[in-house]
Amino acid sequence: MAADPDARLRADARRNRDQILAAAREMFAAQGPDAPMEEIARTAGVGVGTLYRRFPDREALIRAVAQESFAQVLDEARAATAEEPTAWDALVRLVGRSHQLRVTIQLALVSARAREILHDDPRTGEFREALMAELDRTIKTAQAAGTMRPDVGAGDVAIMLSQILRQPTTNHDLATLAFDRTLSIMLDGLRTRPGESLPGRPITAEDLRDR
Amino acid sequence: MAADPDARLRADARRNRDQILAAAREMFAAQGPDAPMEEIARTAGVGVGTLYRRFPDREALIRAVAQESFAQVLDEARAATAEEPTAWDALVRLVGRSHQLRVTIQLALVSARAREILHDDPRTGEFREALMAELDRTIKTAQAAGTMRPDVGAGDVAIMLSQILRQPTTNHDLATLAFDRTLSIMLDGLRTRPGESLPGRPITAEDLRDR
Amino acid sequence: MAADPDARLRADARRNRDQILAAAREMFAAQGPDAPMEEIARTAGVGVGTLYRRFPDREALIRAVAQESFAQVLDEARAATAEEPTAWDALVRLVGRSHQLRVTIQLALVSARAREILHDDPRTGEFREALMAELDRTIKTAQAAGTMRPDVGAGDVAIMLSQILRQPTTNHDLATLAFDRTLSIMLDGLRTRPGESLPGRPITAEDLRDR
Amino acid sequence: MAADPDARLRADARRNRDQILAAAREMFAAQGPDAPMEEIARTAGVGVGTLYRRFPDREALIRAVAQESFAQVLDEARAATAEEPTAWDALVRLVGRSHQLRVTIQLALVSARAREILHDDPRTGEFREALMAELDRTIKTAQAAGTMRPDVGAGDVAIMLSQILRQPTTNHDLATLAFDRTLSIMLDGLRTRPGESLPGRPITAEDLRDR
DNA sequence: GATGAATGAGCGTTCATTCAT
DNA sequence: TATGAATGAACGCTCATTCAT
Repeated sequence: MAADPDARLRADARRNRDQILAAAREMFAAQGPDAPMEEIARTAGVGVGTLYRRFPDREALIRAVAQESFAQVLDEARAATAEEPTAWDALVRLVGRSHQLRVTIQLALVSARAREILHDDPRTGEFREALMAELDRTIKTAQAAGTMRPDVGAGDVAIMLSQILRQPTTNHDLATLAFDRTLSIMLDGLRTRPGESLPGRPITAEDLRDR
Repeated sequence: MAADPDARLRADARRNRDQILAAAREMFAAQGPDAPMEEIARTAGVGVGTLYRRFPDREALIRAVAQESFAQVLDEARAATAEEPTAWDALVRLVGRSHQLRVTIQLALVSARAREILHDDPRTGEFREALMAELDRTIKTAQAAGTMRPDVGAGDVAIMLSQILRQPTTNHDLATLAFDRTLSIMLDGLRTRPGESLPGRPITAEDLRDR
Repeated sequence: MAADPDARLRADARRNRDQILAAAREMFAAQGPDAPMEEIARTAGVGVGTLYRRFPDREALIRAVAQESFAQVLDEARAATAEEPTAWDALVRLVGRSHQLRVTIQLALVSARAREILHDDPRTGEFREALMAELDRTIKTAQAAGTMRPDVGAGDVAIMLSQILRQPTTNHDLATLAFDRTLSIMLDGLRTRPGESLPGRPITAEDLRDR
Repeated sequence: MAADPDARLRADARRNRDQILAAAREMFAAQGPDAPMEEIARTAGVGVGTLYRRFPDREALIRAVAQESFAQVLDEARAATAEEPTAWDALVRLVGRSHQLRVTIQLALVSARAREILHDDPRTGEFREALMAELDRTIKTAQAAGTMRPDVGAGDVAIMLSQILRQPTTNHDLATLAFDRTLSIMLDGLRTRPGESLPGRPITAEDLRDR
């Protein structure tokens, strides 16, 4: 349980670390993973040196932000599965609530640089695996219950989500509205329905593993 | 009064300009709109000086690339409307063929910086208006024909498209498959269908004007 | 003969390049190979950017300075061999005239960092090889003539020289005097003489190759 | 009036101080006098704060290390004089045994920065004076006995030694061999011998005082 | 008194833009 | 007119030193 190497920091150092992570999350979301380190530090209310003491370079900071984010999404997903009556409801809830996690998922998926960095990070990898496994279970359950079309895989859903979740963050009201509507359209597209089936084959969790 | 400020260039200058635009389009697509000017010039086979003679700064270059792209998409859209039997078919074709225009659309939508720059550019604005008008017509026709659900607007569709069109460019086979499937799912979501209607109100072309 | 990649520079660029090399030689001699790049540029009368355009990083600059230095010493050595009546005279002349090359040899031998960098540079390696071959010939000739003690190798002499040549550069008059005298004492130690022979075995040119 | 400002430290503080000095000696020898303070502290097994409590800045630390070193060399020199049968033997022994003191002497002589710092330090100055006096005595005795050439002064010998003692520390076997041989050649050069005398005039202890 | 966290100045390097050739 | 050389501002990162715990 003591996997976190920073578990035993002095109280003030701990606070600084958290502020840095929060600032980085915001700035990465707003400007992408190349946001100036100095500005991140300033936003966090610390000097650059402090930032670098906690995170030896930009990559380490990106990894830390990503891990935190993935962990949160995983928690959300598990809570949804546990608390919702049907798998479809769990999916809808996860997807709807992820709203607040949009910024963090952006980071993990939008930038080529960030993806490269995270690709080789085992901790991020574990979270991703667990998250995909959870999603896979939910989808299969919904398909078995006949509420979700049978010709989609966890990979399809993950890719669609990752795309919706990266809406630009300007004009907040409109963005929120668009998000909710796009989501509903997608969910409608995922429901069991008559008609032609999708081109190709389902994209699975495995397909995404070596992206 | 000449609409195109570069209409009367010497032949070799014209060629340079085109090569620069082509190079910029490729590099923007590959690396985003911050790609080094020097590298763009080198790819175009000219010196930086020549690049700056044609496009006084990066913003001007971004605007020029975007205008060209928008014009192409507009052409595509009009051709689809003219040649396809139904509005739904026109939409499907536009959306499917845009495949080749993905990279250029990426530029216009993906980067916060590029969007800001384009926001104030009247020529890009005109293209955008025309394109949205075309899309609006198509959608309304399809809705009148009963093939598209009535509770979506041109803004909804534009936003959804802009999201699908920015898939990460790695792992090309998987990306293509994912693109085709996501597109199909979305189109299925857009078809006329029984069930609850979407949250909020339709997003229109006007809504996007001041994004 | 056109091995130099910078042979065809514009006149002003050529001049800048030479000024940068000269400035670097001086500053490396005075402060070691970690001298601030900015200060080197300022001394050369150019901006940092210009320095970096010519020499993509510090290592490249160090290599360039070293190559130039080694080439000069090699020229000196060959001229001495060609023009002096005996091998001993050639050695004395080389060693005495090297006075002006002291600073440059310092760079090549004094700093651990510089040596590492130069170790893998093939051009520097060639110069070193040629220089050691020349020295080896001179020494063997002098030994055959009976003027130099037979139990020393080119490596011994090179090491001794490299040590004398790195005198600190403060207090110039005294340094010059000390240099001349130390040199004479060393040469006296190298002359054929009765008495015990040296410990160990002669250090050869080969011994130094993989230092 | 207490000569040693740290004479009355608590036992543990004393131990800390000694460990810091030892660590600094090693790191200065290995990396030069710019070795990171933090690393020195870590090697010494203390926090940086402790290091700075004992030595208010880097200069103070350099001075302390140098004083310790000089004191040791002085002890060596006096022991050699006292225990060896002739002055020449004492010189040979001092020079040969200094082997172990090489690293510390390096510090005092090799870096421009360190020399500057030590130049104005009275305590280091005293040690240097005493050492030079000892060397001067030894040399004059040997010259009076006819074993050392009469045209060299203590300054000549000190300079020569300081040069040999700064061999690069890589490739240890070869370095040791080279050291022993260079030393022997130099000593041979210092012996009484027929032939031309040295250029200029002897360099004395006084000459070095204001280097 | 000891610790190690925080600060910020400083250097290396890149790249947009200007300008001499 | 085309070129590519020169400039310098900006950002990443390191490390000496100070200071809260």
